[in-house]
Amino acid sequence: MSTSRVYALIDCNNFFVSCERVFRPDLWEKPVAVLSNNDGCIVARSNEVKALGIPMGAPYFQWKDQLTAANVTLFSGNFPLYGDISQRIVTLIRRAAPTVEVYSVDESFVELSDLRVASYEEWALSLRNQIWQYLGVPVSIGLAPTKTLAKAAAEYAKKHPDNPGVYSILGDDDGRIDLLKWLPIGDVWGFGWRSSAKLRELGVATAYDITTLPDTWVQKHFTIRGLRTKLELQGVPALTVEAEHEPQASIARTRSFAHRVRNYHELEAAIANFAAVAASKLRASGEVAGGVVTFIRTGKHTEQQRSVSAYTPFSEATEQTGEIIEAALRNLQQIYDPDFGYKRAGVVLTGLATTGAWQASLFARQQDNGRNHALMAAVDEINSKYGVRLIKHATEGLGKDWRSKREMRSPNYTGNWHELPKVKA
DNA sequence: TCTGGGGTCCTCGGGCGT
DNA sequence: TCTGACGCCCGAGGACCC
Repeated sequence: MSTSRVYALIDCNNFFVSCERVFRPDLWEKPVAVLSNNDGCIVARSNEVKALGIPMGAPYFQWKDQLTAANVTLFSGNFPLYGDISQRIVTLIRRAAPTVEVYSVDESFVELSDLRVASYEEWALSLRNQIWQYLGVPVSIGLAPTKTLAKAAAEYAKKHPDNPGVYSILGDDDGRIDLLKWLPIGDVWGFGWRSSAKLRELGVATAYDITTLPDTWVQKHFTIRGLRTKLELQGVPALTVEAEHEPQASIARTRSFAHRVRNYHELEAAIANFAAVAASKLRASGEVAGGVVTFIRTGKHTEQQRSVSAYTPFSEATEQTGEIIEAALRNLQQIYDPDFGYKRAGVVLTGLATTGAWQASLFARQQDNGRNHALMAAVDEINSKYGVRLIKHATEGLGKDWRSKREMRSPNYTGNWHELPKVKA
């Protein structure tokens, strides 16, 4: 096994729950769960809630009684707050190491190979203590020769509270094998529930079992991605730490509705709103879109299912709210069928390019563009200043009949002056 | 009544040109 | 002029991640 590379995965424990507890220390060691948008499913659980046997992603309405009986404190997801705390954690990690890949809101990979430290384990322990001391968020850290193994090591650290929150399999191949024999196939990063069900049928129960299968067989049944995972588990790096921020390929705004939406005008208002929000995200990232996808779906659990989408390319890439809404609504007209009640819809902007870098069409409306650009900038500035979208396109409507439920949201403690935590004298 | 949102990557298959 | 084989491109859809 090559040990020339060293990767760390820093993984926040029960992240959304930990964020809520930062401002509610009374909930430490008490059962806490966080709900998705629309209060639909459970997306984060404290260890106490996990111990009750309530699974990740469980529909809230199915577990409501049990949660109440167990006196679980519930929060509607407060995603701006979690994003803010996440950024503060990343700042601390970047101070400790130069090559960081922010993988998700609660996980970062770090390349440590070129970092000159006496002990990687000491480095990890010190970072863990710092994040706990400054921000009050507990993390688990895995150290290994590949990213997939670092993920597994962090998982091991998290599941064994008797160790100090850091688990390393560096420089010891027996450690790697023991870890793989411990890791169930369903917990391997890269094999989802569908693939692991297929593997279990074939008698593959642990991560170790995968490493005994021939490369060609793994690639044939689980594509090139399955093969990469297998190599990584064997200690052969097949993935790198992507410290450079790759430009996004798409920007989406999608939501579930609080009730089934059948009425065209209600759907139209929702789509126009999604398109406007997506357009403003697009401008915030300094990009233009080459096309727009609109999709609408019935509930996944109703008898009559329908899931349809339509795509409209722009003759010239744009960041203009008006043009994006117009194209998104043209898509909607193509796919709308009044015989169905829709539960979810969305707008996805694709073919993104940096502003100014795209090929202007022969018929570019240069004068219009200058004026509209200034108008869009002014709208964005006003909406950002007030923290809500005060200025809207007429099609979006004033009310939001389709709006999601969020009945248990905590205050945005760090992102809104009016919601700062208060300290009693 | 009530089952998330925002992404990436990969495969497949139809349309099209040669 | 028609037809089949082949490769390329691109959109749709699935699997996966947190």
